[in-house]
Amino acid sequence: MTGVPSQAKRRAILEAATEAFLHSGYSASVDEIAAVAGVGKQTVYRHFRDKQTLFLAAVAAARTTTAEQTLTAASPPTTGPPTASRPTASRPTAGRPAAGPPTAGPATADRPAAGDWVFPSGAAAETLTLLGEQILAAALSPTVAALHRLTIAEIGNHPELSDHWGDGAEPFVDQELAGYFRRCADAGLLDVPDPARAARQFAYLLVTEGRVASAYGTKHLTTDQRHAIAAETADLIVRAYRPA
Amino acid sequence: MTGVPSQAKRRAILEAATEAFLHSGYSASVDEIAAVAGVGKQTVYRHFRDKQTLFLAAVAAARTTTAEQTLTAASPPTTGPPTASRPTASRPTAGRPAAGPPTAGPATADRPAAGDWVFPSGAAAETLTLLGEQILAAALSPTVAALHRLTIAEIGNHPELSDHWGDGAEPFVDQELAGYFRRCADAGLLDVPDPARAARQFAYLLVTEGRVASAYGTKHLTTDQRHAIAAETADLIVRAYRPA
Amino acid sequence: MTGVPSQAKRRAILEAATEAFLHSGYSASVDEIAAVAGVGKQTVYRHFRDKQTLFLAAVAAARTTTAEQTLTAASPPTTGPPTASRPTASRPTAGRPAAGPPTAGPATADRPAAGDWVFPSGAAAETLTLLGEQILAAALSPTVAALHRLTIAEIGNHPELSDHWGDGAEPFVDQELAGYFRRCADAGLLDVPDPARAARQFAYLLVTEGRVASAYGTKHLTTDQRHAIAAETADLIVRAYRPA
Amino acid sequence: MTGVPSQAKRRAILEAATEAFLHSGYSASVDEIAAVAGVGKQTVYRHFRDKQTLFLAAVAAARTTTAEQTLTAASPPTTGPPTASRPTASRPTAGRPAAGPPTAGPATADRPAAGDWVFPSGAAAETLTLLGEQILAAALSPTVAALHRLTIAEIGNHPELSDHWGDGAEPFVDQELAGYFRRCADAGLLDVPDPARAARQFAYLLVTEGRVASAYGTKHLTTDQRHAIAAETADLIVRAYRPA
DNA sequence: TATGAATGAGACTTCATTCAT
DNA sequence: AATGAATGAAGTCTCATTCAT
Repeated sequence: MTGVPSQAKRRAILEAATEAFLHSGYSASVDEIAAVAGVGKQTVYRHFRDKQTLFLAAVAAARTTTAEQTLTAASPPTTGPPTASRPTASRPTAGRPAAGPPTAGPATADRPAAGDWVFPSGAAAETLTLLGEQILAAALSPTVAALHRLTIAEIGNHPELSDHWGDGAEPFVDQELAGYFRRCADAGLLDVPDPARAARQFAYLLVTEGRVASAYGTKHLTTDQRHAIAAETADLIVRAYRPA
Repeated sequence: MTGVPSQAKRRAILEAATEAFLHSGYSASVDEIAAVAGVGKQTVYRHFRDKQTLFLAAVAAARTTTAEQTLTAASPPTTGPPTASRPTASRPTAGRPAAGPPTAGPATADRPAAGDWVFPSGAAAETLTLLGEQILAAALSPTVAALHRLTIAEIGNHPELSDHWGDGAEPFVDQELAGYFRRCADAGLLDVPDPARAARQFAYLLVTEGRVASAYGTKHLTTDQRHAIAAETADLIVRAYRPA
Repeated sequence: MTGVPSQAKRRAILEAATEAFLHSGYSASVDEIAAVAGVGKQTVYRHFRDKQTLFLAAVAAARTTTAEQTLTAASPPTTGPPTASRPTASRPTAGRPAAGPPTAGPATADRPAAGDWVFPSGAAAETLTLLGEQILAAALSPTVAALHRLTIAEIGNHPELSDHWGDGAEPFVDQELAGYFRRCADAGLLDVPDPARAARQFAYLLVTEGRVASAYGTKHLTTDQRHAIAAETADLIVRAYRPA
Repeated sequence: MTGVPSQAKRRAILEAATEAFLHSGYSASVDEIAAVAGVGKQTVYRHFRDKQTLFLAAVAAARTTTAEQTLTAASPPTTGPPTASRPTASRPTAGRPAAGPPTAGPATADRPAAGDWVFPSGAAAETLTLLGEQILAAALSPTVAALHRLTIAEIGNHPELSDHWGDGAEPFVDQELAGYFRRCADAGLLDVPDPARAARQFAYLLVTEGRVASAYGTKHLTTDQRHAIAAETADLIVRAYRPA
């Protein structure tokens, strides 16, 4: 294992760095990272010019990783019209089976409607609540939350961090949520002139509420707490975009 | 300077520490703080047991300071129909076209309605937009934004930071915004079952949008950008709570 | 490149090492040298036992190279009356009025006599001035000057450096200068009991003046400055060895 | 010994640094310097911003020190007959065997004439030889030689070194030598149009010969060797400036 | 009480050299 | 034979904290 750019070691270093930076911030020591990765300090510096380079690479890697996990975790429960129930950890990851659109038909939600409205917005609220719970779980997971805190902490010192960075809520938004709103609009369930905006609003408010409640991912939130937040936020959005 | 820990020096230390921590994070050096405060290092340690204690005190002081500034800056430029609230030092930020209060009568807004609804929600949207612009300006001010970033950065290492901490958006919410929503509800302009919740939702979404757009206060936002965010958020809230 | 230490690589390493050491001193890194030479580090160590060995070899190589360049550059632009010596590539430095050889006859110098003496010492002074200018240009060239500084810098740590080392002024002296003085003596122009000594004195004083004036080759000297130094030194020597 | 800028420690650091730099060059370690000075590393950095600052300060200090020693050591052993010059603090360094002044009258030199000329230049040659021996001893002393080597070694990296720097030979020249030549001229012993130039030429050539012979102060020179160099150089100068 | 000099640990980074491929 | 990854030591500099004045 000499003489050839060991990709394995590079990965080990990156993993160790990610863990260290997420745990201790930028002040994590290169010594510690090297030790955890099981390599010499110089090896770290051969792969990454300096600490800052290593830091940015680690953040980028963490983003990729968490984005992947997140997307699969938060994939819409794919509710069909009749059965709107969360088939749980259905990580389809590939060939995402077009998330179930909110059909116009009478939504016999298998859960009591969160709001007090009549059909059919209630079905949308319910689906959004389910989606929201998943998004919350992902966004408040230790890793994602730590990445978010780290980014904010260092955005002043490393402006590159703001490139390709929204708020840690984007991954959820771009892919699935906007599509869901569009389908709701197409189905006449909601009156959503700009699905992307609606998706962003839902995600931002949802995640912000979750972050504040959990001290930015530092304190655990019970399932009930997450459900309440998701339901409340879904309620707001559905109210706002309910057809006149 | 003769035997009793001078309060003036304490204040000087606290000010220097606040500035240093806000600027450089927890890694700001005690040396620098003592130098800026114009005292010896030992004096710092006589007033504050160690760096962590100094840090927490500085953050607490910064919160008090910014909360004060914030409240006066973001006080609603106006009042509700029946009761005028806190006519304090509401720095109108120069010629700002005295925001319309949620009047019950036909709101001849001196500005084109942001939305496309009929009366009188439009007036509320407009007022909320104005309020939102002020809130945004305050929340994205260098000091407030830095305090927010610092808190998030260190919340993992100093859990005490989460005590008495919402999201940096609370001050706006608690005092003024909730009252405004209540008055709107009382006046029949909006249908707001829980004014505090509405206030929180408005503030959270507003500030989050502003933070994301400005890289957490790191990049400047133009007045137009801030206006667009405020208007969009106000639109959402007013839509959501518009009377059925 | 298949089993025998390639001579081409050795030369490349030596060249890279010379450049690096001349530029950065002994602290130049082996890494950098290997990189510039386009070889692996191990290859360097296969050709040279360790850094010190490489260093000494590089210095030796640089001496050979610069001595060659120097001799051709500083070859006397002229010859003595009886025997013409090596009229080689005597770069006349542009329009320089072909230096007068020490002719025995009444020297109708094509230049006004630098000093105020009568014939024929004036001719010798002029020729020495021309020679001196060339010697100066060579001795203060970036490479030669750097080699000189490097040698002095490391002579304490690597005593081998003083073997075969005079002062970087020897090459001029040994070959050409002494011969010139001898010819002058033979021609009766000067009274030089020990031509080698005279050559050494001229060269040492000339080069020392040039080095001091140029901060040891670190600052550029104009042609005029070099001319003044050469003229002054030639004047001294010719005065000292003028026939009684 | 706290709380007050200890000048004693500063001096100790400077001394240690001077010794270390003179001995090992710029690569001497700050650790070692601090250890030798008997202080902590941080104390070094409190007194001197960084290594370069310390280095330059050490060189400056060494120059001052050696210049002082040098001037007293090389002070002209005596004065001229008519005009006693520099009655100043010419610490005669103990019973120096009153060197022959350039007497105008028939110079009954208390030493056999070094050359083979007639009077009175011979007296000047002898005195210059004596002076030259002292200059040589000073210039080749371990400390002065090391300082010279160090300066040349680092002049490329620290251009400030060339400020206030001639060649390490100036101190001798400026003060005493030029005066001596002037007195010789006044007395009609020598024909020296520019005493300062003569002094410089004598000193430069003398010291350069000494440096080359001693491998830049690295190898010891016997008294005889130094005498020979001084005599030879004095001979050249006196020849050059002998009255026509 | 207040000062700032002093400390010792530890931060990042680089080096000459060796080893496994 | 040649590569460059790896090592361990060392270098410069900074920090939070204490001590002597």
